[in-house]
Amino acid sequence: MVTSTIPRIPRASEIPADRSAEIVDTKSKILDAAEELFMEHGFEATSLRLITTAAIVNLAAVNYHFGSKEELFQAVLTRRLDPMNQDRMRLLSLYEAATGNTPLTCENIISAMFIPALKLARDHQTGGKNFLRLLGRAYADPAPFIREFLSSQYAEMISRFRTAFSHALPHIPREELSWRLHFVMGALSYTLAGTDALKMIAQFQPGEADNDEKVLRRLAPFLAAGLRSPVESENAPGSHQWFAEA
Amino acid sequence: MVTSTIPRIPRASEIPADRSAEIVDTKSKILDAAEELFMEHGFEATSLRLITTAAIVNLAAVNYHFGSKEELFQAVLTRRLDPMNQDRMRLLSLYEAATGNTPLTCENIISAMFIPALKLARDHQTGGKNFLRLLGRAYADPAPFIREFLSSQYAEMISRFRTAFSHALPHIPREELSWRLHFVMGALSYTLAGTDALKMIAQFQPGEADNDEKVLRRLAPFLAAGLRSPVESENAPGSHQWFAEA
DNA sequence: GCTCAATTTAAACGCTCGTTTGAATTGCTT
DNA sequence: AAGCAATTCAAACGAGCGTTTAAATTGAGC
Repeated sequence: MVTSTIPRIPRASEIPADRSAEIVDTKSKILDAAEELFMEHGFEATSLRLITTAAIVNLAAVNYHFGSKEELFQAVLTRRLDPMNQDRMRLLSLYEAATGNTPLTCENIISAMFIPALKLARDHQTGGKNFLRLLGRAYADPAPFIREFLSSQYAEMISRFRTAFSHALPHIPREELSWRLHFVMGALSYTLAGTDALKMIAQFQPGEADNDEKVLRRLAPFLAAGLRSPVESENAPGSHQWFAEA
Repeated sequence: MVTSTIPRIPRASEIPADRSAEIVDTKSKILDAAEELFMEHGFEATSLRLITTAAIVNLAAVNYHFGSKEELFQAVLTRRLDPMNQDRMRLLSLYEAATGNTPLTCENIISAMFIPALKLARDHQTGGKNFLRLLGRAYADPAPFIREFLSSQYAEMISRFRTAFSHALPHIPREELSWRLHFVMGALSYTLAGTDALKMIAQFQPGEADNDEKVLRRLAPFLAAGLRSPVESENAPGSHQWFAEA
């Protein structure tokens, strides 16, 4: 048995007061300010002077602690993205262990993708809310160093989830499934990016727009239906002629 | 009768040779170069010197012809976006006229959205292919002038299509439909943006990735299934507990 | 062939950028 | 208290930015 090696969870009264929230070191101050400003203005349009002024820190501190502006940006992403993807894989493994040999449902797998994102969306105190919007924008950034960084950060997680989906949807060809997974990631990141302009287009009330949980509760069934939809053969009789006039 | 005022369509042999492809004016040279470079590097990271050098044009020509860098960017977008959205609305009206009082199907409406985009994707000669990637990136750009511009450019088209969808899917509540339309726009723009990094994530073969038509043929049924999916009540018996553990 | 408006050109302006430097300061160890 | 490495600081660097200016060039109409 391994349960004896798991440490007992201490009661709240035993835990020493956390002073890390009061005495914040320079590195964290920079990361917090950078996260918010990168989200608001994008990578190129955010200057180090803007960041260091907001963080109340000397301009040279960024290059001292992070090396360069690009490395600072990667540090901002890694801080929350890496734990989130670890959470996703841990949750997926948990579900797999719970169902044994029975394959997971689409809903299970999507939950494993969405719940860790939802945790960040609910994380008002530590600024996780801002991060999701920043992440959504990073997806669409053309800068090669961002694309390569995200690609490496996601590789393992995507691979795990693709395998899970292929077990849940054995009738969907591998190539079709790759595309559908792509669409899922796209709708998710686009939704999380949440550009105000497009929210206006869709006529949302301002107060409701920032409730990420409600959005994900609508997005998940939408995507599950798309994932499960029957594969259309090229010109099967009865199937819709999608682009007949194009 | 007014038909007599419509000019007779001339035969090909009567049309003088088109020299516009050989003698390109400064404005078009700038627009073409800007379209490609904005797509490749984004708005902020693309300098006017880079654009005017590529266009083989004097640096001051941009401010002379367009006023500013921002106005140049808007001109790049308008040149193709406005005709595309006009096409979409014209196609939707065509379908509506053809079916009379019978409401359109989801597939009809999605076709009206996708076919004009597809036309651009197929438009290799005039660089329409590049434009779709640029458009996808503009969606996610945080710059206010871009967001406001897109919002105004799309307002009419989105309004028309929202009404069409509400007739095709009368059982879906108005608010839910707004979100689903948002997801459709998101998946479409994300797919068209086509960042190489995320294509790598999804393990696509390089040669196949740039065939936008095949992608749209997969995306359209995926989204149609999502649009038609039954609306989930909050905690209806039998419905999936999406975020039970979050 | 001259006129004049439209366009192109080369040069410069003022500014902000990311990064570097070397000295000042801090805070722990001996 | 001295020593020392880690950190902070003010200042400057060179480069690139969007924009403006005024002169040069072009080309159609009289």
